[in-house]
Amino acid sequence: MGSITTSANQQSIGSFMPRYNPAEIEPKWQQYWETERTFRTPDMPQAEKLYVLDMFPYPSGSGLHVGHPEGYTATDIVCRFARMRGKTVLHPMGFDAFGLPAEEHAIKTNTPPRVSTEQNIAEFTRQLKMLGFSYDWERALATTDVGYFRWTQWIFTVLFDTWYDPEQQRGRAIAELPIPDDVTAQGAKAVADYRDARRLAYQDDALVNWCPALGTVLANEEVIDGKSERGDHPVQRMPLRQWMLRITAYAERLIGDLDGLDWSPGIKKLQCDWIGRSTGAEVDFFLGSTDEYLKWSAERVDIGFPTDAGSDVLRVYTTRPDTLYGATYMVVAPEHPLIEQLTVAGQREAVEKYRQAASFKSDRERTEDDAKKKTGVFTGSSAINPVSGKPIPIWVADYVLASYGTGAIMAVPAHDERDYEFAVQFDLPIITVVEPIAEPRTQLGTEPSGSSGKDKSATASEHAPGETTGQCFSGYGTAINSGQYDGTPTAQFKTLITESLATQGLGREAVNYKLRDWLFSRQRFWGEPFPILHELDRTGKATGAIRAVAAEDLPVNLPHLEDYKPHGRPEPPLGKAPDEWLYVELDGKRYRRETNTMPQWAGSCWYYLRFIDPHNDTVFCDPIKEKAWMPVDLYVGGAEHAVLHLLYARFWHKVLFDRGHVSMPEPFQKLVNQGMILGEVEYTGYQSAGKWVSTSNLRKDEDGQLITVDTRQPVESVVVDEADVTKKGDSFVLANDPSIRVDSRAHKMSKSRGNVVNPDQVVKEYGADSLRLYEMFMGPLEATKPWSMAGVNGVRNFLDRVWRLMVDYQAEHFELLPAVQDVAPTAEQNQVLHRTIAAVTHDIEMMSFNTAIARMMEFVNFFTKAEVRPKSAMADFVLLLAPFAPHLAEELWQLLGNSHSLAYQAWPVVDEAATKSAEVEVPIQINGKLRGRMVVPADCSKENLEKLALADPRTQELLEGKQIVKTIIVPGRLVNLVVK
RNA sequence: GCCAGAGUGGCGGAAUGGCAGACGCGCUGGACUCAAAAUCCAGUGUCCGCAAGGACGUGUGGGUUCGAGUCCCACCUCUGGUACCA
Repeated sequence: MGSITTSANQQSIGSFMPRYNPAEIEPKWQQYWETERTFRTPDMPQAEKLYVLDMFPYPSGSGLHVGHPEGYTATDIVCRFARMRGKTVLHPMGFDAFGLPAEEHAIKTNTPPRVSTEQNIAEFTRQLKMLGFSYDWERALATTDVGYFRWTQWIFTVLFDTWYDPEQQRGRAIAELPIPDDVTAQGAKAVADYRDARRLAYQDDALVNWCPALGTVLANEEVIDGKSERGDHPVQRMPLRQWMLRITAYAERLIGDLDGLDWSPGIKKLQCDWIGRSTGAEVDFFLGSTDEYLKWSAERVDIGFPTDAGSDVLRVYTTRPDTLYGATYMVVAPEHPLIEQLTVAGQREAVEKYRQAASFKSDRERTEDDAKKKTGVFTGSSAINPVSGKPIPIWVADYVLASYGTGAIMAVPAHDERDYEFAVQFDLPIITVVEPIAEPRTQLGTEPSGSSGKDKSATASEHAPGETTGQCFSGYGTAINSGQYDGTPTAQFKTLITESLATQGLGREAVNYKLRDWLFSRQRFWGEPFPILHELDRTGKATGAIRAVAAEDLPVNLPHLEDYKPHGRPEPPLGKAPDEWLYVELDGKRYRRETNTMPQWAGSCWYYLRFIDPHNDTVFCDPIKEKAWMPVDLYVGGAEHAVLHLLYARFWHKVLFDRGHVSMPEPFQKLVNQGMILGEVEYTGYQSAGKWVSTSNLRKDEDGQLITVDTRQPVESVVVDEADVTKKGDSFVLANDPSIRVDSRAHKMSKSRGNVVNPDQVVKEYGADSLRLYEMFMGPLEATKPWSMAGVNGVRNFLDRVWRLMVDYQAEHFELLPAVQDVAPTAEQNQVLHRTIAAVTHDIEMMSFNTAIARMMEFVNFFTKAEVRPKSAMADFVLLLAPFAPHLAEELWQLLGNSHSLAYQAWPVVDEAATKSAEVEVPIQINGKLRGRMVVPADCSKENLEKLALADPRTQELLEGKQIVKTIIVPGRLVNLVVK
């Protein structure tokens, strides 16, 4: 670190005036940290470890957004703070660089994806470094690095090599899978197929979401409203052979293990709901005549409930077996396997037509037309209701999903909203079998206490989670029209009938999940190739046998392709790879490589492990280092990844755990979701035919268009300048016409709206420390908040004041103000200092950065007034500021006479005694209203407080003629006199 | 529809059940200046009042409490998520 030199651009004419100039000091310190390797993390923790992780960004072509530095600044503060408290901190950064946008961009600009990806990474890196984050850049990685995706591929081979043992509730090596004797007897091919069907990574002819515009299939999670999450293109359903990951095997553990995690209840619930566990029963409905039914049911008593439903029954899943007596018809999904058998000759044409229509309907179309309007066709056949012994008709309808439960339902129109609508539509019988419990909704006002009211409502909601709508009641109640069960409460009935069905061999308890297996293959170029080989016979046809590429032969690199554009057909672009890549000979056999690639999620499933040991080329992560650094102690990122990324990563981690590659079952101990940053607040007025229309005179028409209420004319929105509006009551109105209300709202930043704030611009104008500080000062980290340039200016102003607190800005040289002296602080100064230390320390621990900054502002306001500013207090303050505004802090630290970075300087210690004051001001309340204040010794006793309060002249005046009924005294806090 | 979160000055926001509005922005006044900018100092919830002081005030209505922005019940509005999962 050289001596501080005068900058030419600081003051070109006249005497040198050392102003706060972030454009000069920020690059200087970034350079220093880099050359001194200040933030390099040792291989193993040297002290208590702290692993703080940011969700790594996707390096898009548009560069960093102001939303990125929000979470990154928060974690940077936590890390810098932790280092100063002696912890060994692991704080890495990387890039999630595979995926569709890069490929789309590459196609559009005709650059290879690797080239544009590298450019984007370079740009992101520059921007991140410009903000002064204390990452250990030597650990930086990108999911597209060959040395990285080699291990992504390796983990895939682990998934391929694993089956889930439901008894032990864990994944085990495929070699340990017990093979039934009859399978063994059928030979090696049968055994291989048996294994392949049970692997965690398996191929399946799945009904997939095919997106022609993107030229790939998408996971259910990537389809929103029947359109692709990326690009908003329509998606079709079609059957295709795809790679799937058996995440459903881990559903139970993915729910259960949430318990021990320090995540917000909201996020936990989101994951829980996504997994969607429900309990109920599977019930078999006999397909045949009433006569045969007696014989069949007698047999069932002996043989019990079979694992696989035969073709003589229609198996359904229901969460309400108690409503079995009300099941008046059945519905199968259009894709149900028994449909051919169920359809009678006369209905064949109609059913076939309906099935065709349903299969060609995209999800978009299924949801677009009135979702409430049910469609369906009668199959002509019926099944026997096992409790009544009576036949009920079987219908086909697309409101039943093939992929959930058994793909068939028993319909109870009296107690299920959807069944009810369908029954009304097609005039099917409705039998009520549950009677709502008449809620004793007594007058709430007469409740004896709040707590008993709470108990009552909890019980009520537990027993009646549904609502009565028209004729349909989906809540819990008491059974009626249910034979011997009449009068039984729903919950009890469920248990009883499930047991009864089980003993009769007609049903069994069952658990279902909304979560589906993870569709893992994509028909695109820019992703990790699958490390899988398909065996070919002599004629070059696939035999169906597959094997994984051996670990020592990894990575499978991407081949060079002249043309990797999607062509709208489901054959992956890698199919056009040169033969040298595509075909492999091993052990005298010929193989063709798998040509699908992995989805973007793959790389982000384990990057946190690679950061621990990023350059290891013998193992994905050294187990000793893994054990030392894991779990991630703090993981910060946007809530948009609350479900997908976090669920996928947890799943992979559990597989690695089961197979002994990592030491703990969960990767992310504490999770914090940063809120979204919106654009500046905008005022929007509306005009119709050039005349202003008040927002109170607006409504939406059927098409969602804004029209006026009175004339029904469409309106156009007009941006109104802040100076032209004024507040009136609860809303804003035009200043020159208060009858016209306008909208006041901040919108999501978007290119089309033109309200995107560019971090480069902010840094150029105000400096990185100001940007960091502002993003933390805006409000709570987790809240959604609007941007305000005036606010940035405000924190910049604060940093200027910090500068002038210590720097002699009128001097000829860069030097301390004469006011900064080597003297002991006064008692008052010491109190302010230590209160500030205590508050800032506490607030950082709570991640309440906005209040921490407020406390530092108070410190500066106080010491700005001081004629003499003790150097020791200034030094402590600089250390407090360092995690927030590290560049400025380093500069001042140096000015205070230190020759080394403050990055590892010990955090100031609070002197508790100094924070206390001898006297406190205590309010006097009369009947809970503030009536006066008095200054008393801090340790003033209750008795003395009362005496002093009563002696107060103003109190006496107010108490005249009144009688004191009660006195509440909280020492050091308040006195409250209750009088009559 | 359902689920989650949030409603506090002109604005962003603070407040272990104990003095609502910390801190910042904005605004007003003052000092400095020939003047301006910058800076520093003071004030700034609303209403009544010359003032002292008083009344009202945390989306709405109720409740618990000596005391409620905070706890309970009901409702309204906004934001985000989700969508036939039987």
